[in-house]
Amino acid sequence: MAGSARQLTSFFIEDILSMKEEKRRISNYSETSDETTGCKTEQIDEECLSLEIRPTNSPHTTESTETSGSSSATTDSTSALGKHKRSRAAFTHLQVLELEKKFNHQKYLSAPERAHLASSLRLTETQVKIWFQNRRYKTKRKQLASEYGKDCFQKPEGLPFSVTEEDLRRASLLATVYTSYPHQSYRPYTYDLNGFAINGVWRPAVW
DNA sequence: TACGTCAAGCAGGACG
DNA sequence: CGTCCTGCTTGACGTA
Repeated sequence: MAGSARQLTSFFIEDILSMKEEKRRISNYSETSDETTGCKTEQIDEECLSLEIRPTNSPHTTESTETSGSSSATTDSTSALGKHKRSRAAFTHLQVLELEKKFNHQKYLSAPERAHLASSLRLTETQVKIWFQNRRYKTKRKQLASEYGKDCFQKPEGLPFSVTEEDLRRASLLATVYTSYPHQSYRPYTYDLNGFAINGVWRPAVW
């Protein structure tokens, strides 16, 4: 496991360094946004502009109409009267496509970039910000899982049963999830690991 | 109907 | 102090 810890550590270091680098780039970002990144925020065509958030059935579908005053989105869905039903905006195919394109190019957006992208896609800045946050987290989880899996589950020897690539991937992902909840009662999808334990990496008996 | 996905909520920390 | 970040967690929704 020491090797795995080392790998994870170096992975994190790389990750952190690249993120810091990008953050530094953004903090140096002048008001003349697009040139500094070397990436011109492509003009999303009119077809794209006609996108709307597919409305969910809720009465207060997340403000695609909200004036993009950021950080007000949270107050939107929780009124002063307390909780009411939370809605979940579903972005359209093209909106996601454009967001993904942008994300592939850069993992962090500066404020002007975000504003531009938001208005291009007719989303709020908050929605774009949250989308990028979630996307980064998702990416990190996947990378972490695959790194962890590569290391911990490579050619496990002496297993009394055959383990497929998919099993390993799934188990490694779950292992990372479990290690995130060492003291908590939240244990998602425990059924998924029934009878699967390798070299003490995962210990179902704990639960 | 159980499960997976994903936008949004929340807590806590870093930073200017 | 405000803003943005990470790292979950929640809740709505699609689907097998």
